[in-house]
Amino acid sequence: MADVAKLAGVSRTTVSFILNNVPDTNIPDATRQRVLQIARELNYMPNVQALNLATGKTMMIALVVRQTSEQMSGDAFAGEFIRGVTGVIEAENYHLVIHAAEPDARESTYGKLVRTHKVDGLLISSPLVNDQEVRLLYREETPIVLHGATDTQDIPSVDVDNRQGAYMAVRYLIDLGHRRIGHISNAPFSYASSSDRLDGYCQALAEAGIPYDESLVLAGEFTASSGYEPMRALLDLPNPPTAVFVGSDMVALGAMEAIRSRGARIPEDISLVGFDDILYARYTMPPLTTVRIPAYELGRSAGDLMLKIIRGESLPGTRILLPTELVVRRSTIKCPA
Amino acid sequence: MADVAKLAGVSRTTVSFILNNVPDTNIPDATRQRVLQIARELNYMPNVQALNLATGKTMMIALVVRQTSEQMSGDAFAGEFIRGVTGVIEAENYHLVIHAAEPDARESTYGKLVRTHKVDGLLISSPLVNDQEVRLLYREETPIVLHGATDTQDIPSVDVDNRQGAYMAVRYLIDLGHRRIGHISNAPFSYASSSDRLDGYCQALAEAGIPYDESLVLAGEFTASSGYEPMRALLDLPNPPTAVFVGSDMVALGAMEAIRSRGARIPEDISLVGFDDILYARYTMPPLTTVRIPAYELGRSAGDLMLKIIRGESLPGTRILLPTELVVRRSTIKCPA
DNA sequence: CTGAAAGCGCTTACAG
DNA sequence: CTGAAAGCGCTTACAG
Repeated sequence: MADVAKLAGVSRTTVSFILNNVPDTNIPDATRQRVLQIARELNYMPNVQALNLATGKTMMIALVVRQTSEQMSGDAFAGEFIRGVTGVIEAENYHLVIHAAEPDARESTYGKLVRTHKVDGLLISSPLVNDQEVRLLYREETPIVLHGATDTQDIPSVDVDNRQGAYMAVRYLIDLGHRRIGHISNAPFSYASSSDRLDGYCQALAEAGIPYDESLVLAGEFTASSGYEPMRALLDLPNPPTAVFVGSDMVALGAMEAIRSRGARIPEDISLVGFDDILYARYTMPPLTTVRIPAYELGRSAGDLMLKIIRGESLPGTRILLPTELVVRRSTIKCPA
Repeated sequence: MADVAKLAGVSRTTVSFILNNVPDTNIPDATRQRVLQIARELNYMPNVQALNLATGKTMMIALVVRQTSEQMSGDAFAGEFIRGVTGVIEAENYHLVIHAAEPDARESTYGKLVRTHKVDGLLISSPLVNDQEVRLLYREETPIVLHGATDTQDIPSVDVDNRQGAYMAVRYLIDLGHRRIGHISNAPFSYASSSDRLDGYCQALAEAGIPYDESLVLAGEFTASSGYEPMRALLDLPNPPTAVFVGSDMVALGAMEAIRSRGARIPEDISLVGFDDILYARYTMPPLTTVRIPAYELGRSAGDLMLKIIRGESLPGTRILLPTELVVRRSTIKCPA
């Protein structure tokens, strides 16, 4: 920058003003053009670090992900989500740094990222329900956006509307004439996503006047294999369901295996709806009817919200809930009975 | 830091020395302990930006990924790879920033990242074969690690051993007694990964004294649907193959559909081997025999190499080729004839 | 309209 | 053994 100033015969102040397009500064167009020209000739590139030191910003946003590949896997969710985030923030010259949180660290490691001035804000994916560190950071006015559940507090967050998605799925099954509808969750019910989906299930049943039967609802646990036993249990019931809503496509994979292992057919003997619309859902046999999560849009919303918070435009307590979409494929059919 | 110095009654220089554990500086233990103690009490956190400005480093490494979700999708590859990279570099206090390269940008955008002092090095995933920008940056001594193919130049890179993986797969088929073995590639043969896998296929055939039959090899193009037509074509041959090596699990998904559409059975009528071992490979019907890519280890290697380059420990032209692993499942069987 | 100067928070020869 | 001082490359009141 000093070089540019010297060659143009002006001060660094002036160069800075021109290059940054500082408003309220009537610099004659001649000067402006000359400086711009010289900067171009010299192929001047600002040293962002110096800029950051001076302004106190880092133009970096961290995405904190849980280490478990369990969660990241399966769907292309992580990739899509990241694309959504970067798409939004890079347009404003922010960058995304990925930070893998140690799942069993005694001390959360991402607080350091912001206290140490490495990043301006934290995008936290599926935070632990009781994360003290997050609350503390939030109270210290760190820009934070949570992806996923939160308890009562007013930390800004984005999530998919789990309840609505589940409701839609079960409602669809009911419209097909099913009355005996089972549910296998995506995760233990202590997870908010899991209990929200259960709520949606219950709501749809209630609306249709179908009594809730607790022997019909069982918990899955993320993986395909975790769907196997619950489905067998459902099939072994004296009065088995004619349809099952599974809270996760991965878990549904295991459920499908269980159904085949009993020699039952999908959808003739049992209709199945999943959740997530993972990439493979359209390639299962039969292709799986499921609830699509808008991963890319979720990423965009998260990035957007973060930018707003940093600019001070966001109201506390903002929670963005994105709708899901029912994707009907071949694993569901009218209730035979 | 000034606060710490003042409270401890020493200069900032001394504090800096102690906190950074600078060698060759005999500071009495008493002073050292006192400063450390005070820093702890004050909960002192260094401003990394200032540090970086002073040292000229950013402690950031960019992972440049192509925008196409095509590539990122399907497997959990991206996620695992990222975990591998962060695992290695975060241990050395580096961080990973994800940068989505515009696929159709007239000007590559990642050069700016390093010229502008946002990152210290570039990890470029599946670079374009003829990327001038990469060469230029390399010549400017930018630390670069390529993931994937390179042409002749000596830019450091990591990749999976595609040729060896394909060789292994086809060799396995041959050992099962198959002589008429088809091949559907993962991508057009202009892609290095694709032509390398073809090489492996040819090598295995040659070793077994099986003549190369070009009517038996066809190109896929990343997606499942791109595997459908080629497989139909193979099945329609007057003398169809008894086994097919598909260069991608995704493409194999489409091939499986084609086989079913013809009423043929896997593996009884036709054995199938895929490549990648995507998450879903174990859930296809039947579960797919395939070649596993060590995504996590690939990430670690890439991170490792980057660190070495930055430290000046790496020799130019380093290329790390990681071996694959054959995962035998149920889509392959002894040649019936 | 434009420049001199202080400041951002650190590191690191250099001198004592 | 330790400190004063210059420097990293920018921004931004402030003054003229």
